[in-house]
Amino acid sequence: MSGGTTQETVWLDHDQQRSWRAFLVGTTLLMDRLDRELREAHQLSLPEYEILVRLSEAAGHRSRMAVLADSVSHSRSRVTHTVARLEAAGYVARDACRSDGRGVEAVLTEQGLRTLEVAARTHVAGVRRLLVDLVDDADLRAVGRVFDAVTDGLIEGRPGLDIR
Amino acid sequence: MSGGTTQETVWLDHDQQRSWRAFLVGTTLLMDRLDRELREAHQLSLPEYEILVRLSEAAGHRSRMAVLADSVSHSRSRVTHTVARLEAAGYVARDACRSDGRGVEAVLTEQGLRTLEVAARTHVAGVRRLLVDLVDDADLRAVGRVFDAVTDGLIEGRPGLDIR
DNA sequence: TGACGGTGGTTTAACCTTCAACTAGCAGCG
DNA sequence: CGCTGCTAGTTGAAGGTTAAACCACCGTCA
Repeated sequence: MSGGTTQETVWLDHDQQRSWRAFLVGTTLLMDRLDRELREAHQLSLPEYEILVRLSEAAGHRSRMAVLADSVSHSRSRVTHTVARLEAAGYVARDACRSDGRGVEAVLTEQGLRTLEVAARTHVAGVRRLLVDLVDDADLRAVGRVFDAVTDGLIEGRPGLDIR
Repeated sequence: MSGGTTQETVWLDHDQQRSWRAFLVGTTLLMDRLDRELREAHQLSLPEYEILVRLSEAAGHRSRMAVLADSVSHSRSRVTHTVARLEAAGYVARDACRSDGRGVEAVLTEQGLRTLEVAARTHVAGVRRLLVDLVDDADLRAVGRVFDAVTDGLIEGRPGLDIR
């Protein structure tokens, strides 16, 4: 790129290293726990829950598979599988897309909505208890800024998502 | 617990919600990418890499399985599998523990160390480019504080790890 | 010594995610 | 119209993770 010289590695300083590791470990424990709580209380995994949330926020409680995939940043394949499970559980139905013959819309069912409404309480309680209530509002906003920056850095250059 | 009244759900406010979602999406993208870069450059997954790092930092480049598991916050079972893969790749060897007949120590091999030294450059460069260099130092420290708090909240009460 | 509960670690199967290959419909162009 | 290339979505297999059962060894207590 910039002249053919190999880039010297700049290691992380002590603070950066500590923050990074704290993030790794904390995230692992947190996600693990939130997933487990959701499963035990509602037989719903965190990714499944996230899909239900996006659907509940979409107009008409329905959304194209690709939109769903982008909104949770999962691969299309993964969303196909996740939706298949939700469909088997009766929480979502598939619907052919009117405007595009290739398209498929996922629709939240009545039962899906009811389940989500209950599960959301479990989930939010967990997020509060395990994260939000433990930290400064300012620090939490910093987390938001940081990961918005990360997302921007990674989304950019990805075709079809530059604008967003 | 506190009198039998059902806890009212306190939803997240707008800012909290935004931060939480930014975290979810950003983390997904970031971990995904770091894992991919490590795999493409060194045929090493992020969890595998993490294990190698812990081993390289341990006295004598060796560590008990349980210690390894705790330090990365993965289940023992998961570490068994991960180490098995690393062993198959020739990066780690297993060794019976002298002081405890049940114990097993994982030892970093010469080849493992060499691979790690190269992979670390890839990894750190990624962490910098995709995270550290994009954000304020202060914000990064806030991330550290937040996830330290999360970890404390989750580790505590877990038998054998209260003190830590 | 022997019985007992607890810990360290492995195993197996089920489950979820990823990857690559694939079908089908859209759009542009001759 | 047919050809080409691209996008939407699915499929099935391979790889990684989780969960539960399991074995072996420790420590204690009789």
